[in-house]
Parts: sequence; C-alpha cells; structure tokens
Amino acid sequence: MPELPEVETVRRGLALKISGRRIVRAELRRLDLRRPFPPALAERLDGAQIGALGRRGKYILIELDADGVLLLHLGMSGRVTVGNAALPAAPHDHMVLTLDDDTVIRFNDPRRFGLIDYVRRGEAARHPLLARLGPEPLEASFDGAYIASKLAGKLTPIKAALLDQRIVAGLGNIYVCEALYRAGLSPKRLAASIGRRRADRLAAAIKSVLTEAIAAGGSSVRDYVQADGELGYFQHHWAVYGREGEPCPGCNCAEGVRRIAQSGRSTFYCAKRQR
DNA sequence: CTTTCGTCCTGACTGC
DNA sequence: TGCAGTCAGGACGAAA
Repeated sequence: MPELPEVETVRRGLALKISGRRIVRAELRRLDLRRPFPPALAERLDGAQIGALGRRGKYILIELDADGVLLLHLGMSGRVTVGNAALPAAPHDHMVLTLDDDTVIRFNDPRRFGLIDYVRRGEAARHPLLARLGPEPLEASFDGAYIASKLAGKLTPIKAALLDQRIVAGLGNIYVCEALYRAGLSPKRLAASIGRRRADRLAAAIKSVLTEAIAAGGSSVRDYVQADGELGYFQHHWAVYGREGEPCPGCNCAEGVRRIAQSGRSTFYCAKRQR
C-alpha cells in the first residue's frame, strides 16, 4: 500500500541507482495499466538520459533528457526492483528498463492500479493527474490554518476528507488512520468541526507520522534497497492500523483498537483517545 | 456544486 | 485438500 513515505523511499532508492544513467533498452510487456501507456513510450524511454527524480503526492517524476518527465504511480500493489540483466522477467513485470551499467529496473504491479505516463517537462504541473493535487503535507505551507480553511463547511467525515488528494497530497488509508490517532481526533468527526486548534494538532500529527515513516524507510534498508532488490517497502510498526482488537498503545482502555468501515474502507481507531 | 458509490485487478486469506 | 467467497486499496467517473 504505497503512500507518501513508501513512494518517497522508492524515489530515493531509485535515484541512487538510476540518476545520471542512460536507458539502453526499454521493454514494455503490456500496453496499459490503469490507463493506456502514452504513445511511443518505449521509443521515448529507449536511449534517454535519466536526470533528477522528484515526487508529487504519490507520483514519482523521473526527468528524461532535456524536456521529458516519466510519471509513475504505484497504485496499490506497484513495486520497483533493482536487479541485473540475468534475471528473467517475473509475472506482472510490466516495464523493464536496462541501464548502461547493466542494472535492470523492473516495475511490477499485479493489480495494475498503477500508472505510467509521459509528459513534457514544462507541462508537468499542468498534467491532469497533478494539477489538482493539494499541497505537499511536509511543506511549511501545509499547516493548521490551511487545514482549517480547507475543511470549513465540509459535511464529510475527517477520514474521507484526508483521503481526498485535492485537500492534501500523498495520504492513504494507513497514514490517515495513524495521523488521526496521533492527533486524538475521531475519524467520524465531521470535517467542518475541525477548528483551528484541532487543525494545528492534525497538521503536526500528519507531519510527524510521515517524517518518522520516511526515516524508518531510509534506515531499515541499506541504501533503500533490500537484499531481494526491492525498493521502498519496509517494516513499520503501526499504532492502530491493522490492529483490530489489540490494546491501544496509548491507553489501557478495555476495548482496544476498533475497526469500522467508512466509505467502503477500513478505519482503525481508539474510541477513548480519539474524539 | 458536493458527496457517495461502483469499478478496475489479483493475491492472500477465510470458511465450509 | 480444494474451492468459492471476501477483502484489500487509489483514483476516476457516474450517479444522486
């Protein structure tokens, strides 16, 4: 479930391996994921020099040559691995890039919720997938004042609002649960009821949860690359996510961590600590 | 306009 | 053991 910290860890690991290299072979093993690949993608990749790697929300942006950007989204099951050319393609390896040092980068995505697109450098910010994204939660401009103003009048639960990428970019189900837990806010609370004080707490909780997760990604694997070549995933200890029935780590309430369904997704929380 | 819901996909898991 | 059923999730687009 790659969310911002996992995507950022993939970006960093990938940057160490591919930035500055040239693609000598690009193999597309199918023509689409969530949507069709852009026209002539293989031709654009083949021979391209790889520049800087950026991230916007859950999207990875890879600069190609002087004026191109490769856009990657890992969806739900997307993974990137680093290996050598001797390894045969595995099932669901949809894009395989061979670099000029014989490193092979594989984009693997069984459920195919991921996305690959190509955009001109100057038009990246106006790309339909990026243009409407909300602010980066780790930037200084993302703060309690912004959150409070954005949630004012919204008659949706705070949980759903934080999953809306137009409000803030990069949060998914796991980190929304964790941030609400840390902020002491009930996931069922209406977004409109988050005033400035609660919004300040929420902003701080989101930032600290994400920052700690990114740090865990960077420290848990050598140079962000695991022994099997996989980038970006790491062992992490969630306070509430996936812990239905377990004791809440912050208090000794009898009920422990509850799980409820909100708009078809599981929400984990502590009813005592989160109001 | 706002908000909710169905849809895509396959692997992991549950229960009979 | 095997198989059917359920669940997981990001983001879009349709529906209300």
